[in-house]
Amino acid sequence: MKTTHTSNTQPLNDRARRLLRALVESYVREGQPVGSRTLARTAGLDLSPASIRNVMSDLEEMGLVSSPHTSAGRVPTAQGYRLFVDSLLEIKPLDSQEVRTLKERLNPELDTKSLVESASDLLSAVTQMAGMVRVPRRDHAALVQIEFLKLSGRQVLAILVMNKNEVQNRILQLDREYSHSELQQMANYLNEHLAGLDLRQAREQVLREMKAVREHMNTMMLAAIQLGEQAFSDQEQDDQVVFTGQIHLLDYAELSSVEKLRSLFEAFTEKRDLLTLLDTCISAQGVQIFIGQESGHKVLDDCSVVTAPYNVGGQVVGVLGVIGPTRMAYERIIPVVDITAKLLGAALNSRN
Amino acid sequence: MKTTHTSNTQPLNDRARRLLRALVESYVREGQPVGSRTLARTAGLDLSPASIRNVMSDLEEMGLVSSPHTSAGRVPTAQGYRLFVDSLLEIKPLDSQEVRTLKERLNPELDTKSLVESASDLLSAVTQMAGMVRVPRRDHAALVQIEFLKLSGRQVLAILVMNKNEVQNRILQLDREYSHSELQQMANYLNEHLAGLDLRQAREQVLREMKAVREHMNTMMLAAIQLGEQAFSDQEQDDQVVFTGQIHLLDYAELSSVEKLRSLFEAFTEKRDLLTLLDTCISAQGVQIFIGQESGHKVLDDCSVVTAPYNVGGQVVGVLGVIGPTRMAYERIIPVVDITAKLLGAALNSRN
DNA sequence: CTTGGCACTCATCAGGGCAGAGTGCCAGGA
DNA sequence: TCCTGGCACTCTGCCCTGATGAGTGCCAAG
Repeated sequence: MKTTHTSNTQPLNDRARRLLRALVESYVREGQPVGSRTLARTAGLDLSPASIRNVMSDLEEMGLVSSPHTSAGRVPTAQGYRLFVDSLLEIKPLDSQEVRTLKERLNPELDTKSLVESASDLLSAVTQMAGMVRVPRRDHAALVQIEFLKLSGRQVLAILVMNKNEVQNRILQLDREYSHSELQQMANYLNEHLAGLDLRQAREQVLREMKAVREHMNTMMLAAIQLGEQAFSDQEQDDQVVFTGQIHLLDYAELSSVEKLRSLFEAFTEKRDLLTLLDTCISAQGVQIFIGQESGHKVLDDCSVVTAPYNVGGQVVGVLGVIGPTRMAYERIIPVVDITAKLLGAALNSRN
Repeated sequence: MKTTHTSNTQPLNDRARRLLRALVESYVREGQPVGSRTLARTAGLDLSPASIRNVMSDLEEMGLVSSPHTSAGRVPTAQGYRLFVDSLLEIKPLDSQEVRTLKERLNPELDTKSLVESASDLLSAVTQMAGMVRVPRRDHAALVQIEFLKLSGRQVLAILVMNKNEVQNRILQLDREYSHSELQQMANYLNEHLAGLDLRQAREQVLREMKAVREHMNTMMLAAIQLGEQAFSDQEQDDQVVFTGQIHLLDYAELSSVEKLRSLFEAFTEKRDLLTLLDTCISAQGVQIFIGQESGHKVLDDCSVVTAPYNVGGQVVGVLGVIGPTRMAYERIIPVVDITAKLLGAALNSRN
């Protein structure tokens, strides 16, 4: 067995690669351990089952496949899937018809929240798995206008208009009372100085002005700056993820032990684990794939996660992806996630 | 509560009632068909199993209990549950400690959306079932202030300040361009005339003014009214329900056939069926209970739904409740739903 | 009206037998 | 040296069986 074997150190020979690929594909399709006979028929290699058994035995030794019990077929291990997606997988580009459908369903007219929800719905509908989208960081959005509305006494409502699809309201508690006209003047001042900047820049600009020219400013300007600082303060909503389509996970037999489903659904409501996972992807380029335990979260042991970041204005502002059983049709899922990320980015971009 | 079926002809005699009650209680607790022997031990009636069998046979004939198969114990039917909740059930009031905990977790400081979500979370956490809240109709909220912000060309952002915890933004497409000062004037006019009214009233008031005094109005007033009409237009968000805690449903064996769970979860994402159910409750007083098929929705055949409407300013504005298996601890669930509805109403009230 | 006794039904479980799928190993052939 | 057919072996899944136990319905006696 071993002597012949271009052992662990060697990259797999062509035959082994083709067989592994056929095996993964068949298992993904059928969901059942695949035996040497089936492989002999489907792999298109014109080999007898016996020879295939030998190769299988090698693959098993390398930890790429395993048999659930003595006399069942073989099943890919996480490592096997890894090798498969890394070097055996041929990704089929989506046909233009599909792309068009996706595009239509991501209507840039919608406000950001609805857009993000559509994206998640889309992912879960197309892939029949659970979709998720990390909502875009807001910092990037350019400030179009800021207004203040006096509510009562020291309470002021700040209205930040980011663009025609997004408006934020923030309620400020002030240290003294301001008159309507004072508020109006301060808004004018801020609009003049900050329009076009994004929130982060605006915050920085405000701080800079405060430091640099404090002495030269009149009290009105100073007050305006202070008010602006409050309005732009970083009320991060860090838990912002949208999940949809968890139902689909009920369909996969390998996840159907009630225990597993429970913890998976708990993960969706808790969000924390998945958030950290998503956040590790946010800096990466392109599609990322976590297979089984690779994600480092126990809950996802039997799942794979496929993610892709999306950009607005050339900057990564969020991630989206799907969660499903390790046994998923990667060659189809990967381009879907990829394209959806690009389309979401484009839709968000088109409105600035 | 729903129509009482004083079933067949005779009202049940005391013994039968006590036995039915014991049976339901035992079945709710244990989740297994209960036999004559167990009843003899637990019902505290000092009867032999044989006598109890006779009574059971009567109850079965009346359609209040049934046996899953020839030789299993008896299980309450939907009709049996109905009779149980209508006339046998003793509701335990929550102890004040529990009420206090509930109260603390419904913090009136929160904005409406968070408050509603807390309520749903609370329901699902306390009952270990799925919670749901129909978000309050907004109409009732008194308008504190309205402002217009010009976005671009004919686009105007209308800001409706309802109270310190709720602000609504609506983007209006106008038929001609208005200058900043025009918008300002119109806002002033509307604020003067409409402050303190709720949205529905404001809408009516606007329409009335338009009709009645059209000829007397100057163009500015007319424009203001038209603008107001757009701003108050009834963009009902009819799909506004919050569901939480669906995971809990995974725990109930009677729902655990994947098929049932699927359709149940689908109902949660689809929302439509549940919405119509909730809407039928919105006009009713007090706690309502739907057992099994009574709801008229196939999905809920094995579920019971317990709901209660909640009030703001003396008017019913929404409903909340829980969904769980028919076999639920009604004597506990009912007061929880009841109290939560009252607390949510109070929390919403406290801010006007 | 109540009760104990008895026969009956049904679900559940463990065990045995059998077919099918698949493997490992081996020896013979190219 | 590699490929292949053959063979024994192992495991699963299925069906049938019989035993057990829980619970019922009915009846006749108290």
